[in-house]
This record gives sequence, C-alpha cells and structure tokens, in this order.
Amino acid sequence: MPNERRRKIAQNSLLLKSFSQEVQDMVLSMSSWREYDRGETLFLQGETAQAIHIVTEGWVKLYRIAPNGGEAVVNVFARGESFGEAVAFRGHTYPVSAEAVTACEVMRIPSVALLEAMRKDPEIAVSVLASTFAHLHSLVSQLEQLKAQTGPQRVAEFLLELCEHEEGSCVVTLPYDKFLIAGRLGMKPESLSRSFAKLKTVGVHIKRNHAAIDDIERLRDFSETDPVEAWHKAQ
Amino acid sequence: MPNERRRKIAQNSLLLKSFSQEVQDMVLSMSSWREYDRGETLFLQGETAQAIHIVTEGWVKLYRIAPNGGEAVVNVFARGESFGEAVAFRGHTYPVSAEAVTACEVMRIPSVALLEAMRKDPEIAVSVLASTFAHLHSLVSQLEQLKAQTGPQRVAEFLLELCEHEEGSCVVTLPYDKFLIAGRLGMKPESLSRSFAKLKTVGVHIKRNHAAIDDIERLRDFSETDPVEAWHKAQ
DNA sequence: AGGCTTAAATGACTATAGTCAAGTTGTGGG
DNA sequence: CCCACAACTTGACTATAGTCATTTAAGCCT
Repeated sequence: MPNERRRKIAQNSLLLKSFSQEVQDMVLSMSSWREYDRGETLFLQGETAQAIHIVTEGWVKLYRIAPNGGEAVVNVFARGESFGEAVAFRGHTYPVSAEAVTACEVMRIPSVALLEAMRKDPEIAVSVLASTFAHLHSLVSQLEQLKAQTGPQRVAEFLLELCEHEEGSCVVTLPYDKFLIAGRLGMKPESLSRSFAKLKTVGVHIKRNHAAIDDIERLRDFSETDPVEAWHKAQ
Repeated sequence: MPNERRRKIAQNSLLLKSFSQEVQDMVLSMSSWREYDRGETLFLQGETAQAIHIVTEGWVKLYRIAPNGGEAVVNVFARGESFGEAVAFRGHTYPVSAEAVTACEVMRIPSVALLEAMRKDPEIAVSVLASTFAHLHSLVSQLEQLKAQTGPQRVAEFLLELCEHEEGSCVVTLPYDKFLIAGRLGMKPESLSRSFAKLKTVGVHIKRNHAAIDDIERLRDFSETDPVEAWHKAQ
C-alpha cells in the first residue's frame, strides 16, 4: 500500500486538513498505520484511549453493547473521517467499541502527538474541537431522527445524505450491508426491508446495493412531512 | 442575586474548575449574566453562536425541531453545567434551540474570551475538550438507550441517575415536570405515566414529583435485563 | 452449470408506544 | 371553602416496529 496515498488521505481528513504543513508533518511522523480484516476489533468500550483514529480505507463502525446485551450502532466512519478525539485527550476510557466493517486501514495518532501540536499552535485545538463538534452534531441529528421520525422516514433521510445533488433523480450506492444500515438507523433488518418497500411509492427502487431515486425532492418531501401524513402518502 | 455566589457556581462548573485562578478571573471578567423567565428562549437553532453558556441557576433544555415539526429534547442542563462549547468556537450555527425550563440564570462567556485563554494556556483547550466530550458521551448513552431499551427501562435508568447511592432504598425528586422528562426520554407523557405504573412492580412509587425506590439494585436489575425478560418481570 | 452458503424479502403474529378522549387529582385564586 | 385550570392518569384503539419462521434471491466455489 503506497505510503504516499495514505498520507494524502490523512492530510485531507476533516481533522488534519486545516493544520499547517509543518504541524501535519510532525503529527504524521508520530503516527502509525494498521490494517484490519473485516470483523476485527479496533478497541472495546472501557479500554483506555491513547490514540485518535483516522480511517484511510474501508469502513469502521462504532457501537455500544448495552448492559442487557443489545447492540446499538452509534456511527459508521468512512475514508477520511476521524474519531476518538475527545476521549484520547483525557486518557479516558472509550464509551464505545470499534470494529472493522470491511477490510480497512486505519491511522493511529498518539494523543501525545496532538497534545504537543496543540501546545505549539493553539489554533490546532480549535480544529480538533471542530472535528469533535461534527460528531456531536451528527449525534444530535441522529437523536432527532430517532425521536421524531418513523422508520421509512429515517431511511429516506439516510438515502438523501448519500445523494450528491439537491434535486432531480439519481442512483446511490449503499455504503455497507443492510444489516449494518439497519443498526445505524436503529431498526432491525426486516424493518429496513419493509421501509424500502414503502419507499417504492415515493419513487425509490432498490436493486442489489444500489438505490435509484426518481425524484430527490419528492423523497425529501416524504422525509419531512408529518409521520401521520407520510403514512397516507405511502399507501 | 449576590454576584459572589454566581462566581462560585461558575468556577465550580465542569468547564472552568480545572482552569488556573488567573485564567478563571480573566474569563469571568469578560462574561455577562442574564436571567430568563420560564419559557423564554436563549437561542434558536440556526442562529450563529458567539458564546458558551453556563447555567448558574434553574434548568435549561436543548431541543430540536425536526422539519416535520416534531420536537426532540436533546438534553436538559442544571446548575453548574455548560453547553455550546464546540459550536461557539467555530462561529458555527447552533444545531439545537435552548429554552428556560424554569426561571433561571445563565452566564455567557463570549467565545473570544475562551479563545484568548486557550492561546495563553493550551491546557485550557484540553479542559474544553473534556467538557465537550462529556456531552458527546451523554449523547452516545442516550442513543444506546433509545435503540436498545424499552420505555420503562429508560425511565428506570433515568431514576437511577438521580440516585445518590448505589444500593438500598431512596427517594429522589423529579427534577422537572413530566412533560419534559417524557421528551428527554423520547416518549409521550402518556407513555411515561404508563412506564411509572409498570415500575410499581419493581418497587418504585411515584408521589407528586417524588419517586420512592424500594431497592435500587432491583431497579438496576430491571433496567439491565433483556427487554423480553423485563416484560415478564413486570407482569 | 449445479449445488452450497449467506443475505435479503415476505408473511403471520405480538408487543410496544402513539393518539384521542375522558376522567382524576392538585393547586392557587377569589 | 369551593371553583377553575392545569398537570397528570387511565382507557380504548391504532399503528409501528420487533420476533420467528419460511421463502426467495444472490454470490461463490469447484
């Protein structure tokens, strides 16, 4: 795996891209890479965090095992995304576990490296905060979705996030398998299946791991209308 | 309202308490206080953030209005707690709205004050991250609860968080009205009522705004068992 | 191609939470 | 002291999602 390519991806990640060249080099020189097979565990909840992770290839899911054994997928990260910033700084324990969803490649930045960088340049801290904020924001919107939207609406929103455009029709590729998508959206695979079926009535057709959306606006409209109304529309 | 008391509460907040005396003074000197009546709005989602808030008296809720009009309560903050750190730094817009739940008193720290403090002492950044992390953690555990626990179990967990002790019996005071608790737990007031009724079978009795818990361990046991089992136990 | 393995869709049934409406309790005001 | 208003509880019904079992379809390997 060409080292140069990895560097590029890491440098373009949300976390590092606003750093100066000099600081980027310093951080990268202190970091290491590791490859994981599908299903391998990166870390478990309760372990002490010593590094920040940036995904340079593949997909990583963060999940949480409740005391009763239920699994809740908290998020799924793709190439260029980072996680674990806030935890690593405090030498805290992870509130979630991480597992490779596909074969993947992850860069580990020791927290001391970033702490050092922050001492050199306080602006770095702002970048780190920004990245942490992005996660916070994503969690807030997940909460909103779970509390205020029905299953099919959450699926609709998920598809809309994958769209490149704001209107017209398009075909998106489902980024990971349906079992995982279901987890990410807080539902069972069967319910996901049924949600897809309902979305047919608003012009969404699933074929393999592709979703064809006839009219993006129509789908958005569906995801944003009142649950009760939405139900009638989907009849 | 004695200024000295406010200072003390602010200084003991999670956000500021690890700062040096000098930095605390600097930050406080740049801050302002405001009182809000019950129901008043502190800010709306979409507004640009320019300050971090610390609650010095009363309760403030953060909520989000979904495009379809549904309200999702994201969190409720009490005396000594802070919110809006990560957003304010980026001059970003708030992802949530904030409203006074009771009459309350809030300290506003202009983000420039903290940015300045961070330049002086990079350790400050770590404190801010820690505080942001606490919010992140709380959101993660809310997500887990919503995805993996039933209504009565979430209520049980909520009560357990209010307990001072780990075992035995105790009486806790419900911190805000039931309408709001229901929102915070992602359910309707009616469902909350029914959850309370179910919890009677595991030794919880509600009277006014007090909850008497006969046996904390028993309640924890209930909140942690499998939803299916839990249902049988509550019969 | 054919059979093997796993993912996904469907059907039947159950449970949990939402909705709407009616009743209950509790509190503050006159 | 009683009324009025609001918060809360309860009941009946509906809808949405979970469970379990079965069918269908899709990759995959030699």
